[in-house]
Amino acid sequence: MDQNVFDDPRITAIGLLFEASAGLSARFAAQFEEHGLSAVEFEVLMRLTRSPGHQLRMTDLAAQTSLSTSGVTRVVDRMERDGLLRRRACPSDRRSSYAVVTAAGLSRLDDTLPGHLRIIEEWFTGQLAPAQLDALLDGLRRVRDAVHPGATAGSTEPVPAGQPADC
Amino acid sequence: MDQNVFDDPRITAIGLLFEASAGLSARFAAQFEEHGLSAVEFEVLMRLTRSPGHQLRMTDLAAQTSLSTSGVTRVVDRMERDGLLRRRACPSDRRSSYAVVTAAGLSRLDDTLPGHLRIIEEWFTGQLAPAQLDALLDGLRRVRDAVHPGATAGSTEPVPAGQPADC
DNA sequence: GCCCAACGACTGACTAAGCAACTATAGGCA
DNA sequence: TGCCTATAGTTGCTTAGTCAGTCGTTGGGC
Repeated sequence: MDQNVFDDPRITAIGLLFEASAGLSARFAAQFEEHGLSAVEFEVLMRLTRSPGHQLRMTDLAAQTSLSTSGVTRVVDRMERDGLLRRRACPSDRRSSYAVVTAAGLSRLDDTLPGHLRIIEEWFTGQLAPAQLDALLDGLRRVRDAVHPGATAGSTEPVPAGQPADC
Repeated sequence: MDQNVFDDPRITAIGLLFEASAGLSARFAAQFEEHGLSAVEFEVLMRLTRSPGHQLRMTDLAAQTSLSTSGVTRVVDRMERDGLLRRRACPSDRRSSYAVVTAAGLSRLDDTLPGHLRIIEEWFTGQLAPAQLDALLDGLRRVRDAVHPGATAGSTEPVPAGQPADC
């Protein structure tokens, strides 16, 4: 075990990425909590709300978040109990069901988003000069594309996951 | 709920950061698993091994990781059971105890690190031209320093957390 | 020298999430 | 038509982690 390993620039680099990411997550979590949401619940609200009809099949929701399908079942259970979502049967495939954002869910997201954007601005994008931010985002985009193929699929693929032609 | 909110550059920016970070985490986790470690256990091994005497008080270990003190108690329980660490009483303060890396823990880390560095290289640092990587890291460092003060403390503060003069 | 508030670690109770197994439905093919 | 395999969602079980509370220890103020 060479002591110098810990000064390896690769270790430093990944440390920076993770610490920045974790630090921002913590700021977000604190603000979400003010609105009675967890980070996962916020993401679910965002993904559903940006989808046509403010709804997504359970499986597609799982694909768009970091959750397994059983994880989605459970988070949707909780959010349905809290009135933020409801389930809707898929008329054309009786195996499937949709998670749909309710009015309460939309209004919760409305309440939460401005503060969320403010925090991103304050602690992330606003920390950097525009050119510096662009350079950062270019780098991140390249890494993201390498490591997480399909993340850009929603805007380029003919039928993005979560948008079945029927239903 | 304005549909354009989802195209807000701040949302895009934070999405890039999180997706890059999550994608790399997933690659790491797969390689850690080959060596019977979780990401948390790997981080614990790293933090302890880079500390003087390959040891740290439980509280200081908690401060250096993203875990609560009870979380540290539990992960150290598991790693002690697996022979990677052991606890050692602090002679000068009977409330404290140290987690110490064992020979088995060191050798496990030795086995894991080369592959870990290779993955960082392959999916992160090697994806970018040197100048581009520097720009990315500069930006990340600025964000990290804003959002996670004290992360640099280990190298600059007179008595970094986790390095009490006694014991 | 004696309190007593603060600290360090641990434990019990709980929550969130994953995997594997299960049920119901869909759809192709003999 | 009737299988037979694949798919969608849920559930049981297990694991990792948190919070709040506990116990022993410490160290400053009187």
